[in-house]
Amino acid sequence: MARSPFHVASGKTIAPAGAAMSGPDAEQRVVTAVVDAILNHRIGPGERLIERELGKYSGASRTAIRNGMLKLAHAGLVELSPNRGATIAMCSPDEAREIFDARIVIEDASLRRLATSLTAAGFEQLEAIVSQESDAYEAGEMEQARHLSRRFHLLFTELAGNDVLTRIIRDLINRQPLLSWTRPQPAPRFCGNTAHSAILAALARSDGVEAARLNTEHLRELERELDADRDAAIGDVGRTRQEEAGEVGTPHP
Amino acid sequence: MARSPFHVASGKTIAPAGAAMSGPDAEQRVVTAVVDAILNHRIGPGERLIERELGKYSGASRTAIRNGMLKLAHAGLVELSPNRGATIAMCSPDEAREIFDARIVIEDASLRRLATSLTAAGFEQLEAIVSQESDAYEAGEMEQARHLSRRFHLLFTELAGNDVLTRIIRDLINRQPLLSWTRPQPAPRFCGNTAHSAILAALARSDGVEAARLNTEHLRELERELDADRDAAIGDVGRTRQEEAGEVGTPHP
DNA sequence: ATCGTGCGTTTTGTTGACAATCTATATTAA
DNA sequence: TTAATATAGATTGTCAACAAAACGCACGAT
Repeated sequence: MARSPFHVASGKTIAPAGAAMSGPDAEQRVVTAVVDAILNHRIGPGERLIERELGKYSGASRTAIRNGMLKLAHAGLVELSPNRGATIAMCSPDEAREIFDARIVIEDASLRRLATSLTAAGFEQLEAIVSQESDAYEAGEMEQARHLSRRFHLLFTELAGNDVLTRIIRDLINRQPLLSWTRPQPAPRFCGNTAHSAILAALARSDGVEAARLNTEHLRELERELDADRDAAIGDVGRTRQEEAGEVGTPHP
Repeated sequence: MARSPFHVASGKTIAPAGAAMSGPDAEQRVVTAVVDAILNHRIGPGERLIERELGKYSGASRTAIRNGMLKLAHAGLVELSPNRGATIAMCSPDEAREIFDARIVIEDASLRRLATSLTAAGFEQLEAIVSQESDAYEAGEMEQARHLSRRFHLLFTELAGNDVLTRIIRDLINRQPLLSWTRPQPAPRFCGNTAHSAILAALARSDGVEAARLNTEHLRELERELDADRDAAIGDVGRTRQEEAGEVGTPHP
């Protein structure tokens, strides 16, 4: 490919050419770069990840890259085949459904628990996200809107207070872009922001059951759109590149 | 360590001395050996895993061992500290509670779903496990009983048909031995087999809600026993000091 | 035109050695 | 004796080169 998909929003590649940094730092940078590229649809299911290419654009050594691939494989984002290296994971329709079901199970529990323990500070954080998300959506900044949408789901799980489940949800959310077959949704209905404010309103009323119900419906709707997309688009492959400053991997900025 | 904890039930070490095998095969063998050693309490929280020792007893190369450690770290079974290598993970009381809560959330969903989809073949598999578990328990074969108990929880999750959740549950179940502080429970009440047959009976009646309720109660009981064990162990060895410190990530000065 | 075959190139997997870091012991001073 | 320090040993992290395998492509046969 002529232009590397591994660049951040600022436009420059992940690491300034020259010094090849090492250690867990470089490994994390590789992971972040790949996750970011996936989340912004710069790379898609089935594409190969060549170690040398990754090294060229991230400045990481091969061992760091290899460790990063291992981490990504465990998170379900890439597949490792013996002697054939790493490719972006391809989700079958079955697996896609399983991922949605898993999210529903865990997010349901999180919302029901959160309804009885949500602090004012937590509520304000959620409110801020929804507000920013609405702004971004209306301004047509789809990447930012998608980022904030993911952040909303991650944040309310985080606020529920179970780090084990939070980590699981983070991985599942990161796999979302791998479920769609039409690469760059033209004007994606992604996470309708009205759904998020409705969930937030239910939380404000401490109605965890309703919040969970709304979220389930919300995710099911997303799943249906995905299915429709897949059924509709069979042969057409257009590719557009978009940029987003995204948070990924271990930290949640 | 005078005697290696890395041997299987048959008594001999993992790999016959001599040929140092390589590839994913060796890596998987290392992972299996460590998991097995953890599950059977041959090694416990905080113990160091020396690469050379692992290599000596598994016949795996250092890279294979290193990859295995990475995989185990992702599964939450070992902790990797820079320049200090791998140690068996230590779970704080908080994390232990989170793991139990996570299991309850996922297993609840699995049982409720399974109640409406359980086939005759699936039921027979569960029945066989419970039966064998009862036999092993009465015969005093605690190791086998524990194995079958874990297998029961894993199997009904598996039968629920969601591979994503199944993999998560498998990792959580494997972490169970790391939650206890008193190393080798003398006559562990582990998973009382009566609880398992009660769950199975509820499934037979297609009463998913009751099955889930029983399972939740079952896990909570297990958690209580663990807490009691820990509280009783306070005052024994210096090991209890770590609990007060709380911080899991950075227990070093 | 299509399919199979052989070869050169590219990419991955593995090994071993080297450097950096940590741990434990011995030593010295208060 | 105790505490701090220096030193030796052990352990991990990193890298570059080598070997093995897969991929792409030209070539030839059907």
